[in-house]
Amino acid sequence: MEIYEELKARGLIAQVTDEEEIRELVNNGKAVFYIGFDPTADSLHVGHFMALCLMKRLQMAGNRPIALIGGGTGMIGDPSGRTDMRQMMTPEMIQHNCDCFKKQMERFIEFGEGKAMMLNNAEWLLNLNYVELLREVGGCFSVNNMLRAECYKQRMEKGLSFLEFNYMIMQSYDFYHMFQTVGCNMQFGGDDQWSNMLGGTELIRKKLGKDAYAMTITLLLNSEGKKMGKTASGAVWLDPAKTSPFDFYQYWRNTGDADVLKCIRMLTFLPLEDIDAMDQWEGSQLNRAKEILAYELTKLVHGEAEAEKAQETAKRLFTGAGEAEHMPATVLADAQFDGGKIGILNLLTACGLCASNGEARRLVQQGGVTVNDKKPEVSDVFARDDFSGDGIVIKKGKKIFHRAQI
RNA sequence: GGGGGAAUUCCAGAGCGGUCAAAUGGGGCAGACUGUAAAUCUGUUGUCUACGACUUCGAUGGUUCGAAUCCAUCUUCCCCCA
Repeated sequence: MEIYEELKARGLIAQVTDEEEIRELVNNGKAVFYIGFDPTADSLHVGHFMALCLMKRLQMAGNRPIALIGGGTGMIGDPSGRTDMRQMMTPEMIQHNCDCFKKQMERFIEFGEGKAMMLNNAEWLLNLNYVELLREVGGCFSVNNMLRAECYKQRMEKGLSFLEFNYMIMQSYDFYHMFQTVGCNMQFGGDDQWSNMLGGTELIRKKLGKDAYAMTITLLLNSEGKKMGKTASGAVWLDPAKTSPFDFYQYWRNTGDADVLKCIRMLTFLPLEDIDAMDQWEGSQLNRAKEILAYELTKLVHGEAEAEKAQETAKRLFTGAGEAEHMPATVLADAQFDGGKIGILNLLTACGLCASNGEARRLVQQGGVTVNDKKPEVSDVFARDDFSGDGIVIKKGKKIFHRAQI
C-alpha cells in the first residue's frame, strides 16, 4: 500500500486542497512539507506527537520534512480554537521553549543533510518591515474572506485583537517564504489550522502564480468530541519530567472502548492488517487492545525499556500482588516528621496526592485511601520507622499508587 | 471620540446590606457497579492546629455596628453610535 493510501486508511487525513496532486507528490517522495509548532510550552505534548508521527511516516516514504518552530509566530499567538486571547509570551520564554522542542523532536525525526530540516520562523519574521510587508503581501489578503474563516468567526463574538488577526498573515508568509527559499511545496497541520494554511497556498498562487498544497491531520478527538491528550491537570506531555512514562502509559491504558481502535490506527506504527483484526474484538477483549496501545505509544515516546517498565508496574499493581519497584515515590525529609511522627493527612499532601489537608481529610473520611492495604483513620500517625525498607505503599482511589520512603 | 453594560470560587452562572464560604449546572475527586472502559447512582469540591477559626466575590479607598451587595477612583472586557 502506498503512503497516501495508508494515511487515509489510518484516518489521519482530514482535508486536502488537491487530492490527486498530493497523492502524486507524497507517493513518489517528492513532497517537501512543513508542519509548524508554536512554542507555547517547554515541552511537546500528545497533540504534537501526532504531527511528529506523520512526519516520520512521510519521511520513511522518502519525503522531506521541515519542522518549523514558531519563534516568530509565537510572538503573536494563534487565535484558532481559542475563545480567549493568549497570554503574551516574553521573547526569553519563547526562545527557551524553542530549544526544548528541538531536543524532543530530534528523538523522532532524523535531521541533517538531505534529511529533515528544522527552521525557526523568527529568522525571517522578526526582521520584516511593516510597510514593506503590507505592500508585498497585504493586497493578497481579503479581510472579508478572513473574517469568514472559521477560526475568526468564533472570535467575532468574544472579541479579536488586531494582533491575533495577523496570525494568519504570518503563517501564510512562512509558507510563501519557504516555498521560495527551500522549495517547500506542502503544508500539514491540525484541522484547526485549515484556514491559516489556505492563506498560504492562496498567497503563493497570487504572488508567484504557482501551486502549493495543504493537508490537515484529523484532530484526535474522543467519542465525546473532546480533544485527547488532555487531563484535568493539563496536557499529557512527552517530557518524562512533566508526565512520567508510567502516567503516560496509564493515560492510554484508560482510553475509552469507543476510542481504542481509532487511536491505535492513528498513532501507532502497527501494520494495518493487524489493526483490522483487532477491529473484531469486543467487550473486555478490548482491554488487550488498550494494553497494546499504551505499550506501543510509550515505546515510541520513551523507548522500549521504559515501556516494559510501565507495563510491568501496571500489571503488578492492578492484578493483585502489590510489590512494585517502579511506582512513583516520594522521599520524606526529616523536617516533615514532627517528633519522629507524621500524620496521615500530612503524609498525603507531602506525597503530592492531595493539594491540601482538607482534601486529604475528606479523602480519608470517604474511604478513598489505602495505606499498606489498610484503610486509615484521619487520626492515624506513622512513626519514622514505619518507612524503613521499601517504605509505605499508599493507594489513592483505584488507580493511583505511591510509595513514601525515608 | 461619544454613550451604555459587565467583572463572583476550576469553568459557566445566581446572588435581596446582615440568615453568604456564596444557589444551580458542568468539570474534578472519592464510593457503589464493572473490564484499570462507558453509562448510572451516592458523597464531596476555599484554607487551617476543624462542632471552632481564618482568607475570598477585578484593584484601591470610603459609607455602615455590619459590604459580594451602597459610593468614589482606577484596571480590563463587551455592546451601540461615530
